[in-house]
Amino acid sequence: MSNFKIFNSYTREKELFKSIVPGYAGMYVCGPTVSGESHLGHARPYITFDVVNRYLLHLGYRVRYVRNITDAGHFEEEGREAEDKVSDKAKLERLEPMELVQKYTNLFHWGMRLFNTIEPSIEPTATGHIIEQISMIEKIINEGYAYEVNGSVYFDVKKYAQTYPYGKLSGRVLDDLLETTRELEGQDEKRNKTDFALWKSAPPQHIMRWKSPWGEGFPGWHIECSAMSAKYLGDVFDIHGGGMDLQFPHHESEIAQSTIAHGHAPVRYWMHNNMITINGKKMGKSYNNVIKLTELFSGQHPLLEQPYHPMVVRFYILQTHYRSTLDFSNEALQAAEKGLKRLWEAYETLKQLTGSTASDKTLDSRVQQMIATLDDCMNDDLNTAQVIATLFELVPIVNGIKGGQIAKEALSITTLDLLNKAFKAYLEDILGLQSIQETQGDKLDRAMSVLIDIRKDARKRKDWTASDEIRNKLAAFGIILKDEKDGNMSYTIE
RNA sequence: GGUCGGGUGGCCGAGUGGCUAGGCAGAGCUCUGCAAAAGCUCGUACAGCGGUUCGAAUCCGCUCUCGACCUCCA
Repeated sequence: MSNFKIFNSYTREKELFKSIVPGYAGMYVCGPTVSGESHLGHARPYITFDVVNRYLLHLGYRVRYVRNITDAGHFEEEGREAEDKVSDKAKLERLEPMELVQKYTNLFHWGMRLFNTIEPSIEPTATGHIIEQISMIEKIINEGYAYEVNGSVYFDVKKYAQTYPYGKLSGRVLDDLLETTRELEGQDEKRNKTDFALWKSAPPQHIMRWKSPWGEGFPGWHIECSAMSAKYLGDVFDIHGGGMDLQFPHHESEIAQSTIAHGHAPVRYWMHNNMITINGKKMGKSYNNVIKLTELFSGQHPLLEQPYHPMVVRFYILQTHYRSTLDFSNEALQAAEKGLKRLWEAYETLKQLTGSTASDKTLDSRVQQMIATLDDCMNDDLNTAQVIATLFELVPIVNGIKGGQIAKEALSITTLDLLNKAFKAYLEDILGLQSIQETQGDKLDRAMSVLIDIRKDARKRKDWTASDEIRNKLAAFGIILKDEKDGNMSYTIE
């Protein structure tokens, strides 16, 4: 039994995680709508829940991680849609929705791979589950909580709220919502403005359409998650994750639909990550301030001073608690880059160290204590920021032993072994980080050792001109030589 | 307007009723042929005003301020 505590958005409390089926954990995360390129904001939930997934695996759970691809709805591509909607165009010239879906799904996968996220166990698409969605809607109609108007089906929120705690997840009060003055399109069909669509009748020019008992149309935007999570994880499952902006109305609607269709609430633990902001504003299409992943990695964006490695972005995200907003800035990303490099180099150094007699008992036990707190950090609602801070505290100890400021035999073999395992487990397995150094080919290594040997000779002869020349010329194209205490040399590539 | 959540040192960011967060930047020192790296030391922060308390940045109230959601959104 683990001590993993999760902040449950539904109860607004940290709760001990206990899976429904011992040893197994089911997690559903709202995936991307593949009608456009993924951006930095999207990176946050998928990296956050990747860490949840990884931590559950680390704790020994067998995890079924389901993350959908939303590929149904209203699709258009910027600059293309105006003409593409004209239906008499030749097939090849016309917007083909599945073409867009394919393109952006591929791009999304590319980004996720670079972020070193573990693939979900199942990645269901909305279009692949139309039948499941229709039958769920039928159930809801049969229960008397949905009604059909002109080929569209709406969920009766007012009726639902009479019996069930509608608004509990997102902290809404139905009466307040009913009073909202905002006027929206298509409201006339609904009995109340809080009702939401389960199925939408497709206008003639709408390209994506399916047959249904209510005529041709397409599913409403909440039903896919309910239908697919139930299919692959069951009527009630452990964790449902997503961005805070989905809490209302998306997740609130999911709860309502599923509760009627299955007779009980669908989710045990709701988890919501906070937003990435840029100049204090949420990054999002409507704010016109998005930095796409392709731009982030290439540096091709007016707001970017340089390209950022995917691992730097991942590290930067994990340095903040997932429920806090995270403000983007070049400065912050650059700080993350330097920090990650330092941390990773210490990790590499650590692998070379050999333990001894624990000549410094105080230090030895302090290191063991610090290692022990790593689990506590993760167990406390996934405090990756504190995990990273703790690892950083261990860095001067590792470097100190290497640099001679701390006695070589200071740590015991046991402690050093624990330290190695902790770095491996946390850095690689749980936080999912990787080295950002280019993988150095064997041949480069050998060529470098030739240069290093020549330079060592030069230094022995006190031929500083030659030795500096080698170092400076290498530095000019980004290979940095470091002279170490013991006369050894190492190199890093910038 | 309604609901909710923030305001932490130059920047980014944890956390907490009394005990060092951490990173980046900066200053000084040690090491070094020089440099880089590394190590050590340093700034002593918690929006403002009241209140509770032996003690609050951490609890309560008010004020200012920023944001999120209420519409597609990660």
